[in-house]
Amino acid sequence: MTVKEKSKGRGRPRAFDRDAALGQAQALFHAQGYDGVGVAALAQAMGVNPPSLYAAFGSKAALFDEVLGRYARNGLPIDALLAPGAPPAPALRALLREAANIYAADPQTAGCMVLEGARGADAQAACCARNWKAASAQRVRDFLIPTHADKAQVVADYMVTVMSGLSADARAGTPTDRLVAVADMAGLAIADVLTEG
Amino acid sequence: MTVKEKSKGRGRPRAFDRDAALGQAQALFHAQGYDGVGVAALAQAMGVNPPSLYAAFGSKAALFDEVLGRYARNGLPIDALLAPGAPPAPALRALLREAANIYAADPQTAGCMVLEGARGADAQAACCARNWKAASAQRVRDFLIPTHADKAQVVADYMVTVMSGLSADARAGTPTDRLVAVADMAGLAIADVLTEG
DNA sequence: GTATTTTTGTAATGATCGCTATATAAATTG
DNA sequence: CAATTTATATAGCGATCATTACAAAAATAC
Repeated sequence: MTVKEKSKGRGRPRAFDRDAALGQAQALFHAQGYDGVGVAALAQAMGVNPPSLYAAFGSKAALFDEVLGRYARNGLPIDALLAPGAPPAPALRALLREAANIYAADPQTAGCMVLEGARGADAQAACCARNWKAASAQRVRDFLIPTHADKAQVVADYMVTVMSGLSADARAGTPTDRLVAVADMAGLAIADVLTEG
Repeated sequence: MTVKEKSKGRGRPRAFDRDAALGQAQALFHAQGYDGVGVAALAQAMGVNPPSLYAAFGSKAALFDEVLGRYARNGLPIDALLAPGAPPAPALRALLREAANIYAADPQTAGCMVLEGARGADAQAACCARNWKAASAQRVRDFLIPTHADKAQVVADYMVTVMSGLSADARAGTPTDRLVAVADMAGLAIADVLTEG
């Protein structure tokens, strides 16, 4: 049940690996942000000329949206950490720690591409990224509804806020250990809210 | 003891109010971000032609730096809230609440201009903003050194992280009450760290 | 083979970017 | 009065922005 095999069409076959090109675009977008990278640089990194880029992906914004989907799939293992039935407070603390570690792991790809993209100057790109951001918040809410329905909203908001701040710090060069210390401190508030009441 | 009166120089006098022009630039930078506003739009909002802008402020980045200084002076009352001798945990909680309120007060100027500027694509502008960001973190550390020297670093990091996240949320349109709820929740961790140990 | 379809590389579109050369206007200085 | 100094407005600089005509190339279809 994989995705449908692309039956080789009629015209001239594409000369580049579409997914590999997406990977190159992801690396560049993550390193420099949507506003910081131009189509010329993207095309060069993807080993492609601009017309092929537009034929395959539609526009810079559409390419970014597709890259965001790829990133959301292979990025933070939110669903694994927030499995239904897992103890809420430790699971959320683990998610914050994991975020702190991943955001600062590679200086070339510091921070979260979704959360950074949500603050860019381009309206289209920011809108796409904010949709993914909202989807992540929704996953946290859904995870909390069964056990702490009344606190699900504020805790989900808090998680996204802290992760957004961690992402900014990571991009500014804050080292991993300080990010993890902040994540651990942030976890205290989660335990407070989810254990009392 | 005000700043030295600018003795009227020799040449043709400036035809616009320099501080009022800075105010217009501040409004535009805050509304659209450094990357989102061009020199042409700035000059028009300031009621000035580009050459006068450059003669008075040097460059777009230098203008932004000067605007950031103006903003840091008239923005969050950090020094008032973090007066020496104030009870640390309530003071920091009040600062987070104040930030949440101010960041979402006016949709035209949502978020913190310093924290948002620190994530822009332009290296020069981001560097300026990060200096102001670091200065704010330093003020929190200095405030905590007398009473909680061992926790000053992590708490200051945490404050900046949460405020950066609140700023991002405010720019995304999160309403004031939800931001304040997150700020209050974030305050719990501060109390935990500063009262125990 | 010829027709059709799709991708390719070259080159360029108009728009906007930050910035400035130039000349004129308005002030002080002697 | 000239001479000097500074600010002004017009107009345009080269560079880059996202995007696209255009025609040659490479595949299938008949």
